[in-house]
Amino acid sequence: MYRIDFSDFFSSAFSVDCIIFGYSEDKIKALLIKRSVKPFENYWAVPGDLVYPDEDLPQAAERVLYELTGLKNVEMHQSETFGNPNRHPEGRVITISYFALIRIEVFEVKASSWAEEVSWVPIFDIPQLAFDHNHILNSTFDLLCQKLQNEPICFDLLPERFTLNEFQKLYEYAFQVEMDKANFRKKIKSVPLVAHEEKQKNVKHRPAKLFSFNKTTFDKLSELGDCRFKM
Amino acid sequence: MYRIDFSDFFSSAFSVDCIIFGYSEDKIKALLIKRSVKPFENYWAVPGDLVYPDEDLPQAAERVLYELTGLKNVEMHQSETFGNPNRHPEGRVITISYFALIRIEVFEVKASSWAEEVSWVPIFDIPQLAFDHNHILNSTFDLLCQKLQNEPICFDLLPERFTLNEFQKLYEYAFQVEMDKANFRKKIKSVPLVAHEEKQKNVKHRPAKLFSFNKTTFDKLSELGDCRFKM
DNA sequence: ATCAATTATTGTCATAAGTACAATTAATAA
DNA sequence: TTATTAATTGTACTTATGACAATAATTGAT
Repeated sequence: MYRIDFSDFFSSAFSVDCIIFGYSEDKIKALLIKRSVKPFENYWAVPGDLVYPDEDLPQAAERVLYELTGLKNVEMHQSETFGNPNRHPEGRVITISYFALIRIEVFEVKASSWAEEVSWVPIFDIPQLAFDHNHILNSTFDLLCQKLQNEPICFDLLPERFTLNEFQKLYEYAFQVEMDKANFRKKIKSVPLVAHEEKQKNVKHRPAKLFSFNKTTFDKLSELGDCRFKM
Repeated sequence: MYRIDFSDFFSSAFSVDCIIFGYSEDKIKALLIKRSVKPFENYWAVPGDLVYPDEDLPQAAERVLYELTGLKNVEMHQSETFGNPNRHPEGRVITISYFALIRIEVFEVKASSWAEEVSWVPIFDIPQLAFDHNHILNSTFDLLCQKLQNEPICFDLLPERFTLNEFQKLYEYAFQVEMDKANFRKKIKSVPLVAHEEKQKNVKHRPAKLFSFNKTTFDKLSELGDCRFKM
């Protein structure tokens, strides 16, 4: 026997919002879309939409992202859930935010569906967004910064082959600090990187060596103890 | 103009689940209730229930917790959201889990509403639970362990005045490792603790000094740099 | 009162990590 | 060839970590 009439409760909707982070020109950027529909028509927003009644959340996030921006095959991670009763003007909609880290240069984005435009915007230059999307984006960036300190996810943002300087500048931008080159290199010496013969090109000074992250070795090492990415 | 008929989407419900952690007898425990209603009648479960259509999520978590266990005035933190379409046998219900850390000895719990019984169960001795509550509880415990390493939340679990041994044993239990007493004391020397004259009582050996955490000093210190609680 | 038992607390020493800063190296462009 | 730029390595000092030993304070038994 049930204690209440369930049907009263089944009157809500939920959505997913996708925060896509990328890194280029020494800046961490988020992918935004310009809405061509009400509410918040013509506002910039994070790609997101309602979830179908029988759809699983991670799938919904992937679908919505693909429909609006053409991005697919990106690994989504859950972030926070926002459920203020007044956050959506048209009814009770709680939203579950997901985030992904991608290499800007290997993915191509293209506005579609009700997204009129897409744009990569540096995380510290975000304009006023639709709904509570500024709040969602900021919280998720905080989460990213936390994860940057505890997991090797920086390599999802960096190109497959990167210079140590690019690596360092990613942390410098995320935490808005300056770091000593020599000391940065010492700190990362426990991270399994592969040094390649190949060098940086088209620079007007001594070219830097290119490195890549060896995930296999990392996973073996981190099985035993814990790892830190506090730079 | 809207692109779809919104009403199709407004047919879901959501719930909150409350993971309450406590610490006693050198063990981290979770508060469980025994269900006296279907579905999963007579199963142990995490306290949780449906959210009213106009209710904010943190408020819902506090209300539900109070209704089922009598606990109130505990600070709730959001954990993960679980939305598998089949997770609830009666319809699409996504659940947002919240967690709180309390001092077992200063709160009194009492089963009420459709909770038939309440019990503090050590986190490593959890039985089979209703719904996907084992999964929810495990994920949230993982989150707790992460936070234990980065924030001074252990003091929400410890009594207001605690011995350094109790402090150490909390970490030892959480991470299932043994630690060296002398080295533990060195590591925590950056944590602002107040040493009291008062000593441990009713022990048949040399009584330990009692300490308490100085949050004010901690907040001042951590404004500048970052803090770590890696023990 | 003395002593064994038990746990709290402090100390030592070798090794690793972190920090500030200096020196050296390898490329480009004039 | 040389100035310029940034990459890369080195040095010296301080601080943290980890294994282990030594000392201190209490209770309960003799």
